[in-house]
Amino acid sequence: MKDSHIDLLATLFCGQCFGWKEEQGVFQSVVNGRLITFTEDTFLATLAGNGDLIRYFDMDGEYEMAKAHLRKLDPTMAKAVDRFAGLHILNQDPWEVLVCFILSQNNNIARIRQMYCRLTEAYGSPVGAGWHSFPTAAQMQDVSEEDLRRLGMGFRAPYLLDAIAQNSLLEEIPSLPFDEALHHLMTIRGVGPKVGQCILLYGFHRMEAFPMDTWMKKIMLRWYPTKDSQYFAPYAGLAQQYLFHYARTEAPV
DNA sequence: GGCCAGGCCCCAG
DNA sequence: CTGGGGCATGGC
Repeated sequence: MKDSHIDLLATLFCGQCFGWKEEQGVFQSVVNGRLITFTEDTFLATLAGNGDLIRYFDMDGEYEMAKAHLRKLDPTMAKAVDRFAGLHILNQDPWEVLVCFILSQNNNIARIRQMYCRLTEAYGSPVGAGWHSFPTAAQMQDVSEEDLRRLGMGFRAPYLLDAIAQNSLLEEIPSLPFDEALHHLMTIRGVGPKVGQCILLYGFHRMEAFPMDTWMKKIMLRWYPTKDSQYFAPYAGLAQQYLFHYARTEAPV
């Protein structure tokens, strides 16, 4: 492992994923079909021998090099980096990310988490202790728009249906250049530039991605009025994550 | 009890 | 292509 330091609270609750729970220091979720349970103290032992978890938590990411680069850019970036130095960008299942960020539009994080949970309980597989895996596209193959509306998916229900129908499109993404990959994703209904870049960043680890939500627009206007994502290259995605989390938890934008 | 939420679709200019 | 209204739902 290149980087055994990770800020679990920041990483798991910064809005890049929606399936984790933390109660009294115990973290739980389902990763790659199995229930994972650990505390700050048992985290590294939990990873030992589990290559898929090491990858999921991005423990081999080049964070020291990236952070050194970003810190040098400007004082705002330096502060954001240092405040959340252990923030990792997870390597999540692209399908799960696609669904989550379709759900995210005009929505709040608390409710996205609730909708995520309902999907697992309705269509996922039981994995013990009352937990369910996130449903695969195959497991959702036969759901109807009305099923999804009954689950509280609202106007996003037809978007989810299109994502289910077109899920195999995800397989082509890794081999495509960034812009082509983004436009390919945007052929799915309910996937625009922001959701598409979230999928590329959180599902495919494309560091060029720079999701511009309402928070990031305010941040850019306030601190980087003449800049765009290129300013943070080649770590735009990570910079976005630091700034987003920093603005939401620390500094009034 | 309104307000608003990690936007996108759709339709008018 | 740019701008603005509408959108289901529930936490606050």
